[in-house]
Amino acid sequence: MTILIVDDEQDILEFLSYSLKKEGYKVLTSNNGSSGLKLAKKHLPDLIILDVMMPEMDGITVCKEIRKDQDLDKCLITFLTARSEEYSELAGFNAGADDYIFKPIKPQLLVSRVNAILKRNRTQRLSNEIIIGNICINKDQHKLVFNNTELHLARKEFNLLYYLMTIPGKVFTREEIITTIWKDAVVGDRTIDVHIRKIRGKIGNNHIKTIKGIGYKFDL
Amino acid sequence: MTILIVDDEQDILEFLSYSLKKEGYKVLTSNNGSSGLKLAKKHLPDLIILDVMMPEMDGITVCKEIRKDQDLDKCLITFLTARSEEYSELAGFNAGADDYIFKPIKPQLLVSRVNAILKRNRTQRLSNEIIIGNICINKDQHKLVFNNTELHLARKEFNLLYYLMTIPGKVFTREEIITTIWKDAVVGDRTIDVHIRKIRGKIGNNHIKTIKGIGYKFDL
DNA sequence: ACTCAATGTTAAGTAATTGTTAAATTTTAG
DNA sequence: CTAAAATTTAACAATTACTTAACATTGAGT
Repeated sequence: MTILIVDDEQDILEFLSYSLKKEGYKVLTSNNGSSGLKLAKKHLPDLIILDVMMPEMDGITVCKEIRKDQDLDKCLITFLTARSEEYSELAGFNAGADDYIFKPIKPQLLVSRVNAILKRNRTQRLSNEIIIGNICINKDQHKLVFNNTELHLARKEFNLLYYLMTIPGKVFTREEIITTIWKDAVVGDRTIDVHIRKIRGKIGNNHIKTIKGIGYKFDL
Repeated sequence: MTILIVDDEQDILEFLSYSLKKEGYKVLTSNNGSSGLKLAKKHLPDLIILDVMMPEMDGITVCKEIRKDQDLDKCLITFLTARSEEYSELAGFNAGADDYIFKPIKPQLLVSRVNAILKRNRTQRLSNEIIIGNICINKDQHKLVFNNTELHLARKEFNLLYYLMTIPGKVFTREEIITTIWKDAVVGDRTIDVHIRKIRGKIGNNHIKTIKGIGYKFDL
């Protein structure tokens, strides 16, 4: 598993690089957007950690460029951003990021987050089952087990919950949800909410969190 | 007895090949999924040992393709997987695997495992039947025993029930059912339902579940 | 604390899918 | 070739899923 880190601060590059190498990942680094992009196209890393704020070519732009590249289709992107940067959070999601890591970075959190996102991606291609805590969702069997009880979810509810669970902790924008679950269909504003409501009615209100102005995420 | 081994690592191919040839098996090898699939269709091996993680076409995909092939109906499939990949174990069984072997591979264990699965199958193959709860369905004898009573099913009904019972719990889409049971024939929308109705009329309504918008599954 | 936009909630309407039955058609066995 | 069985079709009923619309509530920014 190869990880590319793009950040203009040398300290952060070294720190992240050290932490991830210790975990056994192969790590590439770059201190600016354009050279990071070149490295990505050359080495096709499994995951790219991108700083949002960089001089010249910022992370958002790099991300959009990567998303245009066929070869980098399966490459995951995680943004590195200060918690205060509200704007960049929004922009980042629209650019096609898979996850976010907030600065300041706690080493343990970073590693577990990176492990999680790479593992999820790896296993998801092989399996159709996601188990998180007391929730197990299986696509082939169209089965949801919550607290050892089998619950029934209608098709849209099922697809929606499954989608949110593919990357726990990641905020999925309403736009992402619509294009994934509803494809090209045009539906009203409240449709997503109603489905979220139905799911919450079944698995409780603790797991699906609303991020106002952006979307929803699955947690815990 | 012929065994086909599909793995992208040359070392493993040689090692497995050596161990199994010594036991008197005829061994074929392939270092990638698609050529493995071709070999399988050509030589109809008794057992296929498939690595799960392979570039391009992974083991799960190969397995699913094999399971679609009528001629390879009786061919056994064993997955090769790292112990850490918890999910792939399940995924493999859903794809139609008969057994799995964990890496790193111990030579003695491998040989005894292969012997066992081939032996088990030899006896089981004599009566090609699936027994689940109080339902026993036998393809060779075209016989269905429900609650110790022999029931008659017409051919389409029989094939349909047998198909659903091959993987209990899995939802078979209407499309899957059509392409498997009706091959290329074009039949109306309600045809499947009518057959399901007939089967339910005979074994009760509890075993075949409808997943609206997706298909049917056999349970319990 | 106020405001406005975003989201929550509910019930009811609409659409989509499946169930059921009987009759029409095709296949099979004798 | 014919009768019985099997299969398919078609019409309609029943059920379930989905969406909408109206209104309530929330929460971030001032």
